[in-house]
Amino acid sequence: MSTTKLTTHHGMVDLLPEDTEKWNYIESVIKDVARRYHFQEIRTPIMEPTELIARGVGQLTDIVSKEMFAFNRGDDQYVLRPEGTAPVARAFIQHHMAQRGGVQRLFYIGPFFRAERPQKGRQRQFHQFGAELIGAKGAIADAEIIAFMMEVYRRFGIENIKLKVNSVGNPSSRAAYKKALYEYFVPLQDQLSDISRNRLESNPMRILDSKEEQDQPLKEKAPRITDYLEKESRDHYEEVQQHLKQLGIPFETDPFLVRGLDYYTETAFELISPDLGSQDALGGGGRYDLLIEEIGGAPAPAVGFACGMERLLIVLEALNIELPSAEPPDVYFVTRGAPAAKWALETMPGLRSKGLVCTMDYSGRSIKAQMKDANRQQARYAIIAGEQELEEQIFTFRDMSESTEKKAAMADIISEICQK
RNA sequence: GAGCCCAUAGCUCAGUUGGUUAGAGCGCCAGGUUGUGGCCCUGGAGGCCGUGGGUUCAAAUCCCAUUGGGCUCCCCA
Repeated sequence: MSTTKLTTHHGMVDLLPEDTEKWNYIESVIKDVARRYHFQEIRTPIMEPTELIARGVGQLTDIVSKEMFAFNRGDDQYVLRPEGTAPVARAFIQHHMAQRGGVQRLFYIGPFFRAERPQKGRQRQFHQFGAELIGAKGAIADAEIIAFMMEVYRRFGIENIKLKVNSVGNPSSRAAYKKALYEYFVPLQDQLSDISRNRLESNPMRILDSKEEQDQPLKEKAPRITDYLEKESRDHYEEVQQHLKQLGIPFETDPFLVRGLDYYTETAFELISPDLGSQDALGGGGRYDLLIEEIGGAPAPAVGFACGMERLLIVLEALNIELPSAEPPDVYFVTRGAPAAKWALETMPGLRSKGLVCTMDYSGRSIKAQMKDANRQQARYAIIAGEQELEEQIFTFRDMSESTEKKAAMADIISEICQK
């Protein structure tokens, strides 16, 4: 092939004007929820040191072992960030944010990258919003984070969603649980799926995540992590549930909900929607009391969530929830002849400074074509100017939806538009 | 990494058992109104039928490969 078509890479999409209108809208709603919860935005670089992600997310995770966009430049190793929590934790440490006192309430919104095979609700460049509450240990913080996440979906009128919560305890109770799980599954390993059997040695908790048909009956009688929690963890978990009930947030407990990463502790939660395909998670999160220490900071308890924006849009689409489209122009200048076009060009800034949206034809087409364009763009008014109008400074002012028009001076036209 | 499905105009899709010059609707451009939109009428532009090879007198149609897309598993948001 002699020529190559230049298109986006696999799993990367362009957002065209009709898309960005929607994105801007959902971003504005998310930011408004963040504002009311008094979380402030943090923007970290899109590239991070590879080691941060490897240590923060975990060497053994799929994300680090096979899904990173990573490259070297000189002696530096870069990776396109695959998730948001480790970068925020890094910034928290780097800028000594613990010294600011109190609890840091941070939210983010932006692109992330994972080299997965694209499918519905999963792109290689995808977008998440999320929040982190760093420095708070109590169950109130967990509840606040979950409430924040749920509020976003409530604001969009999305009701058909399920919040699942669990507790994964602390490392020592989790170790005891892993051992129990291992001992439970070993005699059954011949009945397990291949994938689950492989996990038996490396990470038996992941077997609980399995969607394989044949694993389901075996999972049912498996030991539950909640029976292995230490008293402190149990109390914390209990308290989180109490808070959620008090807040009127429906949820169900799922003893098999696990998060594979080692730094996760205590509360884990996931928000799922039946309106998504096989990628049914809208968002998820949990407590990660050990992460900050793991990547070199002074120990600090933290809890956070992350949600997929593409998945939010899929659900909005499935529910036929109307999102605003582009704002139509208030005024479309229809001109005839070069002097009139020049006049329109020079007149528009004055209207724009009054907050009006205005546009014109830029290619000297026929009046008819310009009217058609004004109609297509759903302009509220057309102002028609030719030689005669310029000379008299009296213009044809047409109300496009009423199909009425009159002659008037610009000052009168402007005041009439601004009145309505 | 594994599996299944799909590929014809800008978009959505027809295209019979292989058979002349590949079609429709929408959209786009223009004319019908030499200065007026939506409805209507007329005309036009726009396709190497994803790409490469094969079978055949003849391929959008059959076969193989390849690329791209969709979906599922895995994993995750």
